[in-house]
Amino acid sequence: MKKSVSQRDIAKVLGVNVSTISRALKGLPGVSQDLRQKVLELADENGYRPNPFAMSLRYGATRMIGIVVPDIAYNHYAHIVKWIEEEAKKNGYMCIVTDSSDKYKNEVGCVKQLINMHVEGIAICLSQETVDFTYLERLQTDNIPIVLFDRVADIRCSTVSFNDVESARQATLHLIDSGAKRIAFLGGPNQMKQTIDRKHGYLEALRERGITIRKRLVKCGQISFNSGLSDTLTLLDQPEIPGAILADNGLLSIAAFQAIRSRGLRIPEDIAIIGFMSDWVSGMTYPRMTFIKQNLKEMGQNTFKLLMDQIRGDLSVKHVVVNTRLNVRESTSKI
Amino acid sequence: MKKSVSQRDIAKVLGVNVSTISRALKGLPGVSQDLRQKVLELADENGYRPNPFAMSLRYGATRMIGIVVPDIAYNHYAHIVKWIEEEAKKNGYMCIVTDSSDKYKNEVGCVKQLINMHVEGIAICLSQETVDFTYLERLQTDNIPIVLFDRVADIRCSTVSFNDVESARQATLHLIDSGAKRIAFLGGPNQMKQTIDRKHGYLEALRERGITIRKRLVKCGQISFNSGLSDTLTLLDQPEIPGAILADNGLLSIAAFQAIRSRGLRIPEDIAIIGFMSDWVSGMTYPRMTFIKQNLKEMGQNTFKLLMDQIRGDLSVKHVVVNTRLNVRESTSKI
DNA sequence: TTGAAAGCGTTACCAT
DNA sequence: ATGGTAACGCTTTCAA
Repeated sequence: MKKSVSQRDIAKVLGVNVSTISRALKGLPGVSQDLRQKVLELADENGYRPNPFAMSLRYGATRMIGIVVPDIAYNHYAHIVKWIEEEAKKNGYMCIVTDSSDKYKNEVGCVKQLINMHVEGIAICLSQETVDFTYLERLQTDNIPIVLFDRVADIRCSTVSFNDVESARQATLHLIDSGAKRIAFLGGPNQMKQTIDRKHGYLEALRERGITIRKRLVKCGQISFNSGLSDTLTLLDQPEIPGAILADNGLLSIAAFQAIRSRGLRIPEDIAIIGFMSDWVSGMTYPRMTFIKQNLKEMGQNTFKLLMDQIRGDLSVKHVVVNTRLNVRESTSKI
Repeated sequence: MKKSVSQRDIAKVLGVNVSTISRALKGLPGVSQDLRQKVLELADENGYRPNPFAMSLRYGATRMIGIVVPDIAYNHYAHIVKWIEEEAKKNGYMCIVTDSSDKYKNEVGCVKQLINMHVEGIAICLSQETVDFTYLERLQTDNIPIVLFDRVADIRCSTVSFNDVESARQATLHLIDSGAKRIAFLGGPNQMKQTIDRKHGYLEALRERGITIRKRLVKCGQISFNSGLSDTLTLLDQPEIPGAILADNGLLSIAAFQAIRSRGLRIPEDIAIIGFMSDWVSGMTYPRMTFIKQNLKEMGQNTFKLLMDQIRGDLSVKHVVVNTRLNVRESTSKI
C-alpha cells in the first residue's frame, strides 16, 4: 500500500514548515491567502487524508466504539447493529463489530480485543452462556463505558432492553383469549434474564386468568434451531398436546413451526403459535406468524445514545426499556 | 474514559527508561531477570495494553481492513461478512464494516471513510446502482488493495463471485425438465453484472432446450421486495401465466412467493419457483423452496485471502469463482 | 505571517 | 544491562 501523503510531504514541496500546513488545512488564521490556496490545491491533488492514528495518539480519543453480538449473521442482531452504526456515523464514530458466536469465552475475548483497540466504549449483547459478569465489572471499575443491549443482566450497568415481561404477558393473554387452555413456553437457557423475564410474563398471564401452571409445558433449553426442534417435539409427544406455544425467540419460533408441521398438525387449528421475531421472518411462514414486534431501530439508537452519554462523562447508570407490539396474524386466529 | 497506562508510566514508577520497558515487554534480550519480572507484573496489575495507534503510526500498518456491503442486515451479506471477519481475526486483522444501503452515493462515501481510516485494504460488494467504477479505478491507481465480492464488475480488479451463469443455467434446465414451458426470469437491474450473468444462464438453457425466448417473461427491476412483488404480479397478469419463475435473489424469491400466494395460485402445481438464497430462508416457506445454495464461507474466506495477497504485495489481479449447488425441495417437484 | 519545538506511545538504533 | 534519542503524523504554544 502506497504510503499516503502527509503534511510533512506538502511542507517539503512548498518549502515551508509543517505547522503552517496544519494551520492552512484546518482553516486557522495565520496563513497568507496565497499559501493557503497552494496548500489546499496540493493536498487535494495528492489525496491528502488526515491520519486518524496520529490524531488518536494526540487527543487520546479514537472515535471508535465496539459492538459485541452473539451472531452478526442473525437477522435480529444484524438489524440492531445496523442502527447503532447509522447513529454512530452521524456522530463521527466508527464501529468495530465482533461476534461471540453466542459463547461466553469468545465474548470475553471480543471485549478484550476491543479494549486493546482502545475503543471509547462497548455495546454488548450477552451470549446465552454468560452468567459470570465479573469481567464486565472490571471494565466498570476502569471507567470504560459499557452498555448492555437486548440481552442484559442485573448488574450495575446501563442497559437497553425490550419490555420482556409485559410483552410475554400480552402475548399469553392473546393466546388465552383465542381459546387456548394448555399453553406452552419455549424458551432459552434458564439463567438468561431475557428468558426469565419472558417466562415471568407468561406465568403472570396464566395466573391472571386462573389457568393451572404446568411444569411440563415450560421448556427452557438452548437458543438454537435444534434445541427448539427437539423441545417442541417433546411437547408434542405429551399425552395431551398444547393448544398454543409462545416462543422466546425467532430461531425457536421457526423451529417450533417446523416441528409442528413435521407432525402433520395444523396451525392455528391444532396449535397456535406466537414468537418474538422480526416482521420479515414472521411474514415468510405460511400461515404467517403472530409475533411480538420489537423496535430494533429504537434499540440501536438508544444503545448508542447511552454509550455516548458515558463517553461524554455522564457515568450514571441508565435503563431504557423499548416497547414492543403484538402483531396478530394467521398463526393464532382460530376463526 | 480513563487514560490507559503507557510504557512511560511504568518506566516512571520503576525509575528506568522507556526503552527498557519496551524491551522487557517484548521479551527482547538486554533486560535483567529481576527488572523484567517487575515490569511484567506492574504491566499486568495496571492493565497495560499496547496502543495500536502508536504502532500504526510507527509502522504505517493499521491491521485493519474495510468491508462495504449493500445491507448488513440482510442474511446473505451478514453471513459473508461473518466469514471475512473470522478469517481476518485469525490473521490479526480487524474489520470495519460499512453499509451502503445499496446506494451508489453511500458506497463512494463508505469507501472514502475507510480510506480516511487508513485501512490496509477494502472488500466491496457493489450496490445495485453502481455503474460508474472510476472511483475504484482511482483506488487502484493509488495501489490500495481492493477485492470485489458477490456483486462484481468487469474492471481490472480482483474478484470473488459465484458461478452465476452456470447456476442459473442449471436451475433453468431443472425447471424445464420438471415440465415447465413458460419460464420467467425475475431479476435485478439490467446493468448489474450478476443479473446479466444469471439472465445469460437462463437464456442459454432455454436455447439449449429449444424453448422460445419471450421478452415478456424477463423482468429486470430493482432488487427490493416491492419491486419483486409488483413484477411478479405483472407476470401473473399476463394472458398466459408462467409455469415457473427463476428469481435472481433471496428478496425477489420471497416477494415472488408471496405474490403468487396472494393470487391463490399453488406452488408448485400452478407455478414452480427457484431462487438464489440461503438454506435458512429457503426452509422457512411452505412449501420449501428449491434454491441455489451459495457457499458463503468459501466466498468470505477467498475474499479475505485475495485482499491479503494484495496487502502482502502481490498486486496481480485474480478471479475466484465459487461454485454453487442446486438444492431441490418442494417448490419445483411436480409429482 | 511563519518557524521551531514539544508531546501523544512505541520501537530501533546507538551510546554508555 | 540500561539510557538516550529519533521517528511515525499531527496540533499547539511560543517565539521570531
